[in-house]
Amino acid sequence: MKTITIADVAKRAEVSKSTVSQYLNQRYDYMGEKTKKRIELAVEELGYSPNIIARSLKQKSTSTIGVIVANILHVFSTQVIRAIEDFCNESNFHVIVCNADDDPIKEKRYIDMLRAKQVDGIIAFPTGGNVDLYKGLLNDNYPVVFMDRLVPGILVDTILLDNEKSSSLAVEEFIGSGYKQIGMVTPPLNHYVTPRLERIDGYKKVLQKHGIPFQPDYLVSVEIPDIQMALHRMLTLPNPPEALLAMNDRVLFEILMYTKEHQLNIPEDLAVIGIDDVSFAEFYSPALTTVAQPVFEMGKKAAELLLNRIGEKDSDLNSEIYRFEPELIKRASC
Amino acid sequence: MKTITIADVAKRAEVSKSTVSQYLNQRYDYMGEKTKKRIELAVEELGYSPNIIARSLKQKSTSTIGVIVANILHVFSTQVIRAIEDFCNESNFHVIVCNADDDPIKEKRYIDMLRAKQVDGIIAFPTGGNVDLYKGLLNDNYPVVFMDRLVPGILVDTILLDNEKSSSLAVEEFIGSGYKQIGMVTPPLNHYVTPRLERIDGYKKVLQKHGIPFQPDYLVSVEIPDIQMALHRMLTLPNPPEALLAMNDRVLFEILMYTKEHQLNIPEDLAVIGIDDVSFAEFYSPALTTVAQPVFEMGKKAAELLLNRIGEKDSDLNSEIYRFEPELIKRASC
DNA sequence: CTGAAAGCGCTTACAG
DNA sequence: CTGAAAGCGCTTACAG
Repeated sequence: MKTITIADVAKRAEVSKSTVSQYLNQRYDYMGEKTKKRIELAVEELGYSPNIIARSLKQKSTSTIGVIVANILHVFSTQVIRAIEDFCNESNFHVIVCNADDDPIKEKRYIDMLRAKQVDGIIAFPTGGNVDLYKGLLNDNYPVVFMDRLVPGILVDTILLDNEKSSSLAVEEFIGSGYKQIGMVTPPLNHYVTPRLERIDGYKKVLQKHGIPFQPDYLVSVEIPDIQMALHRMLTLPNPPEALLAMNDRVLFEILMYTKEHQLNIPEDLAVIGIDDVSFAEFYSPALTTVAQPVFEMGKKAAELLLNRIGEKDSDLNSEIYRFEPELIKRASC
Repeated sequence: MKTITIADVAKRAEVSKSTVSQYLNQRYDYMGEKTKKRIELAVEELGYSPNIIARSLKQKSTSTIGVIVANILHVFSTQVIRAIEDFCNESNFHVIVCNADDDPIKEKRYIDMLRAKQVDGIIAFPTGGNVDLYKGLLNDNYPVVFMDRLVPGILVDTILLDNEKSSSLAVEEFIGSGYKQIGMVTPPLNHYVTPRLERIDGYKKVLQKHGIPFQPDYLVSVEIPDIQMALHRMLTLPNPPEALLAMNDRVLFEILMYTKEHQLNIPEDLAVIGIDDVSFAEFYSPALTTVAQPVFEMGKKAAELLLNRIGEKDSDLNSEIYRFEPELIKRASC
């Protein structure tokens, strides 16, 4: 099928291409009523639909943004993406999602591809690598917002949970229920990853505040596949923890897997709180106490900030860190 | 910052734009070694990166596909998207995800936008509306593949679960465990939605095969928010079902919510099987018997079919329906 | 109120 | 082996 262009419409409506273009962009200021009608008709008859690629080339903007998530397997990422998409669609923006798998090499590849595709901006869950690349983008005044993680040395709008508070809430809850031997399990700390570090900080601080000494044995930070073994080691300690804080949903899965397999009763044998309000928290037995992140607001805010920046390229807004409040949802696992 | 183009590279390397273009597209056939080196150097020094939009305009292909899911809240959709993205990335394709929310109006809007953006093809979970639109696309020989749902009257490559088998497996399992009063709960049947219809068919057929009369009261098909009420009505029947098949993960959530709230023991008071192997099936108490779909293979196949079609635009491959085998994962809820 | 012309950054016959 | 020129489908000053 022959693709029909603005020229075809122009010919049919017996006007110039410029006029058709004006019409399509609703710049009716000085357009005669009958010209308008004629174009409208021609568009209709020919079934014309504009080629956005061509427009993008000329206008140097694509109404598309890229989102690079660190790990798409987390519910958090999925929900944030959803929120971003919802917001963007309202503004007629499209989003291209890339999964960096926490790998700086992949992250770089995606950034390059996205830029080559001329996306108007990027929301990234930065891996922590590619510092110079990001600095370059910022130098070029290219719109970027970070999600969930800080990168030391890079100043850019960043959406963050109040991570310290999220673990504080959990640990306070444990302590309030009379637990003193409180463990925490997280993914590894190989490179700087904000939530992990901050949540561990929150955990330690609350212990300290209550005069409970921090027990290195009670903190497990290993790759997901190694969690079972690490849990076993920890829970067969002479004096094992009685309560466990799961750093995120993936970790919580592993803990629940373990308690099930070893027939530990929650909370009698082991109290559990998870950060991330997993889908089954409510109807699990026992219902799981969790710390919820305001995921949708966070995603929405990220999109909003990015689209704002895209809107007003010139003005040098300064970058901020936006902290969102976690909320403890008290159920029955503690 | 000034964007640097092929012209800048050409000037710097003291060759023509054409030659640079050849170089960039690895058409080295007749290129002198030193020309090559010079260009390479210039690209390096200027930090040149090609503008894919410009290339797309000329080449009339964007290396981007669109995916329109019916409802992004289902795990199935999320995982299919993931599989599609993985496959596409290997072929250097990008994907734009759109959520039609099961609304034909939104679906149409997205199709139009995607086409305007010149995506090379579309994978859709069709809502069932927009029949003429899809027919038009096919007439234009535009690459489309359907996922999860058939649309009557539209012949296009379609990826489907063997839905009848998925419910058959479940019902056979119930019957094998001695249950006779077997109910099923699904989302509403307002418009033609393949999985719902076929899974109900499978359910009915197996009942029949075993001489168990189909009880309309035992089949609930209502909107998700209404499921609690409908369940209550069904389970307080004088002679309620003793086993329940959940049509998908969202429905399963509701059933588990209900059993929890009303303190029904699974499987003693109510046996349950869910289609979709939910993340918590293994460590739920009791572990949930589910019917798993080969989600990743299905997503991968969809992407593969679409990219194939995009590759060989001319040839009129004929369209097929690809059925994938569900698998019963026997655990403890039945 | 409308049109002719240049240009966005590439690619691709074609000529030499 | 390389370059000049046309063109992809739009938009946008500018002129009238």
